[in-house]
Order: sequence, then C-alpha cells, then structure tokens
Amino acid sequence: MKLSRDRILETAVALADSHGLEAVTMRRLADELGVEAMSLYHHTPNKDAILNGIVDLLFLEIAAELRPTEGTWAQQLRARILTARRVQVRHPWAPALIATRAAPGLPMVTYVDGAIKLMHDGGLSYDLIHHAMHAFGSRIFGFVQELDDNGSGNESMAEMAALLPNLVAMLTEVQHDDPDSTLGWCDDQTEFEFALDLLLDGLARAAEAGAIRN
Amino acid sequence: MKLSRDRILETAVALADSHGLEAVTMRRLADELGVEAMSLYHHTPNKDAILNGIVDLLFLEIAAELRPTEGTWAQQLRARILTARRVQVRHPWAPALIATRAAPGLPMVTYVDGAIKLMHDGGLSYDLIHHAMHAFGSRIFGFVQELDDNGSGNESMAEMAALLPNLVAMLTEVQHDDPDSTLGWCDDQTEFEFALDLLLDGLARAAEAGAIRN
DNA sequence: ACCTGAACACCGTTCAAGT
DNA sequence: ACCTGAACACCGTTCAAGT
Repeated sequence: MKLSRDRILETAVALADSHGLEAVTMRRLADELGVEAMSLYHHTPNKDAILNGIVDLLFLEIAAELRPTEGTWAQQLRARILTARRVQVRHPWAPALIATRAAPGLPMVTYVDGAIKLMHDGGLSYDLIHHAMHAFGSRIFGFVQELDDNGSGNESMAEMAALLPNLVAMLTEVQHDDPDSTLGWCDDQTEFEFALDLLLDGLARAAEAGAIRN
Repeated sequence: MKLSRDRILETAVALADSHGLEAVTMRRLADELGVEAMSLYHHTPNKDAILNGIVDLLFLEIAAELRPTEGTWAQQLRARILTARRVQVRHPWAPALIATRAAPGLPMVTYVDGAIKLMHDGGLSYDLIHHAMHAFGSRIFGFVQELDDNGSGNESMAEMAALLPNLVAMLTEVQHDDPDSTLGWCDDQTEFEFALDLLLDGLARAAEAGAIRN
C-alpha cells in the first residue's frame, strides 16, 4: 500500500493507542509502516505536523459521534462534553497532547464553535460564554492569541466567519467591549478567579443543601 | 562552591525560569554549574528525581507565602489557591511539569492536606471534600493510586497520619464508604460529571441572574 | 568520595544520492 | 516523484578511569 499522509496519521493514532504517545517516534512510526524514517518527510513537514494531524483526527472522531440532543442549553452542552470525554477515554494520550499544541486545528475550533452556538442559542451573553470557555479549561481557549497569526486581516476573518460564525461573533463582540490590543485581551487572572468562584460557590451550595459533616 | 543536591535544584529552577523547561537538560544544567553532566549523578539518581525535586521546591515556596486568613472556609480556600497561583505564575513551567509527575512529593501533599483541613473545619463532609479535590483539578488528586505503593501497610499509614492528619482522615472515611478495592476506588466518570455539573449549574445561575444576551 | 571523558542507545532532521 | 542511507547535533545514562 502506498504511503500517504492519511496512512501516517492513522498509524500514529494506532501506535499511540497501543504503546503510548512516547512510542510515536519518526523511526518507530516508519517501522510500523514498513518504510524508512526519512520517507515520512515526503508527506509531512515534520513530527509536529503529525502530532497536529492526530489531534485533528481526534476531533473529527468526536464530531462523528455528536448527536443532536433535546433539552436546555446546559443539558445539550453536557451531552456534547461527555461525548468528547468518551472519545478521549479511548485515546488516553489525547489530553496531554492537546495541552502541548501551539495552535488548534480546524476540527477542534469547529467543536468549540458548536459549543458556543449551544450556549448562545440558550440565551447566554457572549461575555458569559467567553468566561465559560475559560472555566471549562483555559487550554481549550488558548487559540485566541493565534487568531491574528494565521491570517493577515479581514479576508481570512471573512472566511472564518462563514466557517465558524458563532466563534467569530463572540470574539468580535467581546473584543469590542474591551478595546485594548487584540493580543492578550483575555485577562488570565480574571478568568482564573471566575472559574474558581464558580466552583467555590457550587461547593458551598452543595454543603448547605446536602449532608453537612456526615 | 561545592556541588550539592540543593545547588542542582536551585540552578534547575533558575534555568527553567529563564529559558524554559526544555532548557533543563543534564548537560546544560551541568554547564550552568560549571561541572560535567555526569557529576550530577553523584547527587541525584536521574533527571526525573531532579524534576521531582523542583516541584517540591515550588510547593515549599507556596507554603512559605501562605498567610492565615479570616472568613469562611471558602474565602480561606480562595486565598490559598490564589497564593498557589501567584507562585506558579512566577514559574510558568510549573503546571505542565506537575502534570507529568508520577507521584507527588511531600510538599505538594502537605499543601493538599491543608486545603482539606480548611474545608473540613468549615463543615464539609469528607465525601464532598473528596469530590471537590477532583473538581479543582483531577490531577491534584492523582496521587491517590500511589498511596499504597510507597509504603507497605499500617506503619507508613501511621507515620502519614501524624504528618497529614486531614488527608488520611478523608481517605479512610471515603474508602470506608466504598468498600471496593483500595486501588482505583475513585470513579473518574463520576468525578468528571460532578465537576462538569458544578460548572454548568454555576453558569446557568449566572445566566439567570445577570444580563441575558447583552 | 567525588568528578571526568568516552561511549552507548536513542532522538528529530538535513543532505546527497539513488530509482 | 518518491524513497533511502549516512550523517549531524542533540538527548539520558553506563562504565571505566582518574584524583
């Protein structure tokens, strides 16, 4: 069978599944494909591109398992996140790998865009949604800084608006509220405290409602 | 100045601070100390032990900055966590490094023990505290599986009870509630959903209370 | 006892060469 | 065009040798 980018990525996922992420080296991966390590460079620029590729594959797998659900925005978002988790449990290397990615691929950003749509349709303000994204994991929103990097100006913004309407809508509005520089307009400290207080308030309520000191 | 474990660890922290965690290689670290790479092995078994050591240093730094605070358990815990965050912001490599550690050192576990005490003194049940630890970061509680590894039986448990009374109290009680095997008695799925619902409920309340669709 | 230099078994990647 | 082998500049670590 001919070597191809797809075959490389699929083999890399299988290798990470069976032997862990640290087994995914260029030499071992080539071995698994019955080829020399240097052949891989004919279908991918470097190892980092392969790792980005398998993260894309992961989010495509998540997208394929998403089902429309009934209920409130919270119930729908809950189902969505549990689907993502189910897939990641099948690929235990995923969280650590995602954490090391510099810029997220389109499949991951599309997943986020869908989450934003659920919340916005549910009536949440973009400002609150923005805080929520940070609270669910500051990592999942780490791509914000990159948005200006991969395209120069309005053209790519227009393309992106077609592809990721909810994400772009949120970004433009939140950016408008806080007219500082486009880079670093997320206040990490504020977001950290927002998530912290969400958890603390929830715990306090659980403590009052439920069994105090059982 | 003579080479020593302490000098190695302090230099490793300084190197990670100034040039990132990836700059901390045995050769570079030795260079910084004006010594050959192999000399390091006379004061530490391997690189992993050095990395464990600088995580210990980090939590000792956190401990040194903790101040007794007034207020509810939630306010005290909030202050504690913000202190930990302040120190980690000074050492940006910390979160990623902590995530890779297999077993946490005593300084980190002591930090957790203090957090448990705050909550228990505040009237929270150990069961709720246990959920809370997972919610604040499943990683911070990852050492549970290791508890049986590093000591064989009751002796080390007695020693640990003296050093970490709150942690041991919580573990024995939660373990008693769920008399399955000592290993893996934390249901990851349950803990994940607990944290998820805490966040979703908090967001829903924020959406109802605040500006809906601004 | 502590430190050193050469060496080993790995990495990702470059480069010139093959077909 | 696609693939290969040798080579380079790195890793962590072992081992025999120095003092």
